Amino acid sequence: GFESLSLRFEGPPQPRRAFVLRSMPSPADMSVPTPRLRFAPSPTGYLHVGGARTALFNWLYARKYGGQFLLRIEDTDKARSTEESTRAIFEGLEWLGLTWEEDVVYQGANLELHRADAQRMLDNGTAYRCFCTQAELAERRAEAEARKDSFKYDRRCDRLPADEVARRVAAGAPFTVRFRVPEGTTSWDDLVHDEIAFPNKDIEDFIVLRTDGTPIYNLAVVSDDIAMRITVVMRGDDHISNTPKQIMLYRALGEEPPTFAHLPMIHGLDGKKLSKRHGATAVGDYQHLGILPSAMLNFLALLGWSPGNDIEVMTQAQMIELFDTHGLQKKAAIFDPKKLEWMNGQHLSLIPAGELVARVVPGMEAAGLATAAELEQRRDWFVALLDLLKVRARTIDDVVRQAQPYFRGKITYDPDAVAKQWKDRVGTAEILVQARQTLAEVGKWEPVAMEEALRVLAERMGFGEKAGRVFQPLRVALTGLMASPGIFDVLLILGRDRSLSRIDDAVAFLRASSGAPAA
RNA sequence: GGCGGUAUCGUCUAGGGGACUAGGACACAGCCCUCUCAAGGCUGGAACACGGGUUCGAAUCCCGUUACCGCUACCA
Repeated sequence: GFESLSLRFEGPPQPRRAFVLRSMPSPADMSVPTPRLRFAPSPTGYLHVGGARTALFNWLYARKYGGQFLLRIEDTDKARSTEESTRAIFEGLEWLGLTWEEDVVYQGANLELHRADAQRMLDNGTAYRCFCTQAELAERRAEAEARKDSFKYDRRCDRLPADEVARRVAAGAPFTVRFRVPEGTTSWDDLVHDEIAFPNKDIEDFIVLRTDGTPIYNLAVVSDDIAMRITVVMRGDDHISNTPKQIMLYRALGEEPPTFAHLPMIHGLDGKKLSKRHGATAVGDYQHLGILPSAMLNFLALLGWSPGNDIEVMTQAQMIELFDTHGLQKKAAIFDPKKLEWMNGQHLSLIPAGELVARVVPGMEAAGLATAAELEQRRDWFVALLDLLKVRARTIDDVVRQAQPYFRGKITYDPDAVAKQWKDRVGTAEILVQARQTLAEVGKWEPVAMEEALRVLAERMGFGEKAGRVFQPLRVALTGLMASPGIFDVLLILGRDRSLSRIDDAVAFLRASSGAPAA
């Protein structure tokens, strides 16, 4: 249970407890409060894939253990925060289906709370006022550096007599609030890293409140997490060195620190931290590239987590079922777009064509192939088409691209296809004329009958078993392309009239160009 | 520099002292299926960073080295 995840801070040595690391509370254990987690991005850009994955793991944990997943926008850096990126974060999370509970918390709105917490620490003696200016500090830092010493605040303001402090405050001297780091070691049992310990002597008395009365990140986070009653903090492992400071703050405020889980980073193909240089890094980019949210989630989940067996393709429900912090990885993962594409192909072929319609329609409209209303009118036909295409596509964009020949009245012939399959113009025209006649005579426009008739034709034309000699030129006539779904499916989806007229068009084309030298 | 973190195929990973001549997946190559393209099936190459311990036995535990990453702000 959680009681084994004790934190050692300062004070008398405690007996070492049974070491049950990375263990989850069982849902049946009622002594364990329901977990509350949050995703706390700062709105200074789009929703990054790394952020999305952090959100996903928080969400997965909450769903798995019956807890709450909350959202907090850390907008205290007014200069860099924008409403636009706040919106991008909402949109990204919504697209992924990572829904949060309760109202969004805006950190900037909690200024009074942060100040009150700083005041509490001043009152209970865990923090003190510091009158050193930034310029003085910078100078001392530079001196230390010149001496090749590492700089640490020397606590001079902590030694100021009380009446001197009072005098300066009364005189209106600006001051920051510094936390007084106690002796000892600060450690915690991280859900992914097991125990991590920091000697307090390596941590300087850090500032928690600026001269303008605004909080420093570490205070704001702790104040807000306390107020939101967060019990599990899952975040990127770039926050590991902030954690001891935050734990000290919890203690100074008389609160029990939450459980921490530090997730590894995501890197680009070159092993460096993922950035714009690596191409698409915003989840919105992938949305527009035709990636399915379920595939994105699945792929992200596998970067830094494994269900512990060979399962890879999972639905959201399966991920929740299988999720366990034991499977969390310590090592940074490299983002491989190739595998994402593969994953998307898997999800594409798994998803029922009917459910795909809504995701494909915008692309169809954008490509000018059909309007949503037209597709709705021929919904059954469109679903049948999607069934043919989805297994061949890796992205939604692929689906749209491949849908093209089934929408345009006239098709254009791919030069490569013409060169390869229509090399002999006269002979091909003859094959197509025969095929047209055969198809026109088929009683019912359905695959089995058409296949039988065309194979008989191939036989009769002397192609023996090589019915492809008929099918391939026919495919070009029907789609203009060298590759397509099965030829009988194409015939069916195109319908009798359009199929026959496309063959006519092809014959006309072949006859018109047969005199000219091959292109 | 100080402190902290990490280290299994090119990439994502399985691995919790013997089941490891290290398993799966992506990518790559070949074959099968086949009207083309996919999908699918089969096959192949490909890894325990290095050095010391502990142990009858180490990918697995400990220490060190190296490499990489993070933090080291009145940024978040």
